[in-house]
Amino acid sequence: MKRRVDKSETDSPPQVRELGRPSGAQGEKYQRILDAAVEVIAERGYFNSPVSAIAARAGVADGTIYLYFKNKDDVLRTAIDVTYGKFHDQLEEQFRIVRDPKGQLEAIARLHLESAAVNRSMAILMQTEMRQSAKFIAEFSHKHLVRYIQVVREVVRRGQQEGCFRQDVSDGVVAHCLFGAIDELLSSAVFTGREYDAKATAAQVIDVVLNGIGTVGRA
Amino acid sequence: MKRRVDKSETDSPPQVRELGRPSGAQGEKYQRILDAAVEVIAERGYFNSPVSAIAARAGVADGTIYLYFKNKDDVLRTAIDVTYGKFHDQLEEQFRIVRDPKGQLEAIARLHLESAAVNRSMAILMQTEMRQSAKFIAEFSHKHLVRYIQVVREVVRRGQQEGCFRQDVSDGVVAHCLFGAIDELLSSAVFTGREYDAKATAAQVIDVVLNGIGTVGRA
DNA sequence: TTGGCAAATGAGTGAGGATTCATTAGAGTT
DNA sequence: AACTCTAATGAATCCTCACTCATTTGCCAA
Repeated sequence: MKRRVDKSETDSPPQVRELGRPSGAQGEKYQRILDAAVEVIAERGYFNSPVSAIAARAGVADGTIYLYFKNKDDVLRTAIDVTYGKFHDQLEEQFRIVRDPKGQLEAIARLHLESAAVNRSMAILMQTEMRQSAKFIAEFSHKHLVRYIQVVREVVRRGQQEGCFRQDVSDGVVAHCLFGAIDELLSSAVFTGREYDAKATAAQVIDVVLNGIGTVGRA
Repeated sequence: MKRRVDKSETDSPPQVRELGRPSGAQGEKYQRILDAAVEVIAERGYFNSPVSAIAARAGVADGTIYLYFKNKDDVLRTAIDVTYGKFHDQLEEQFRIVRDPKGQLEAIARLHLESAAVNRSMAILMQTEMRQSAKFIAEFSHKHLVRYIQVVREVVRRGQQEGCFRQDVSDGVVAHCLFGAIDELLSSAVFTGREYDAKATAAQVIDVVLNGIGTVGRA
């Protein structure tokens, strides 16, 4: 974001580091820094979170952060990457158990809402910082979003082929609608500090998307 | 965000200004600054947009901005307030013409998507900066969101009373789902730079929300 | 022409904060 | 005890701004 010297960006610094994470205490300090960063940034926002505040929260010196991460951006990026990684792993696991399209959509909704409930700071961060236009965030967060939508789309498409979903709606539109609905419900809960029951909320969203709210043409 | 002296925040500076916008050329410069700010911030993000860059884009001196606005925050706040104001005015106008709940939901969706199409920079700004956790943004942007959702809720509730919407779903959940769906569709269009037909897209979203995507229980 | 006033200017001030790096602390080893 | 290496420290460096204010510009009227 604000590198003084513009070394060729990718090369490893003359002195130490780069491939060499101080593997010391198998990265328990690394994790502490990540957690601290998520907390602090959730509270104050990325641009209002001095590295010194993150360091203080993690109980390490400012400089220590640079032993584990390339720079401030890198800390945030890593935290988000890890979270998304976990999410997709869990989803994959669910998909091995639940195989019908409707169930899978519900699994996505539930998991999404549950993940957020587990770590409030991370949820805040996802609903705020990730939307930032700062190029470095936009770039990779877009990548994650695309992947998420991709998964939903595939489920929808399969449902259409199997005949349990209407075929006269675009899978892309549906995917965005579903993601958007979940995401917005989550945002509103996060911002108002409201608690919610992930399972029940997921069921409601899925009900709306599957059955619609109209009364015409149904029993 | 970063006021040096902490004067009592609300008082008017000893010297000039405050109630006294240089009413000079009935604010054409005021408008230029707003437009420039929206453009620059859309491109680089609020925290990466020095006041000097906004001033340059507007073709005025840095100091001039402080003749028209209290501080940097104030510029962004004003731009967003104005935009939301226009949106609600237009919506109110639509509501005088379209009176059935379904039509009103569609009007909301269409207007939302159209407004964004009119001013790309503003759309970007709405989809990014407005989500920021920076307190000053969070505060008032939340206010606007709440109002929007409130409008949708009322329409839904009326539809439920009149019998054209199911009564066994929460109006709040529906409102968030609808808003979220539109918002996400918009985000994705904005970020990928895709063009879209506001009217057609609105119709699709409404179709999904009204009729659902399921095939069970319909003709 | 001269004053007076509003509007605009932009160099200067002072903070804040990311990143660096010379130094210190620890843990083994010999 | 003397050496060596790695991890950690945090003060110092060096920039980048937001915001101020002494000065200038432009206008209109006396």
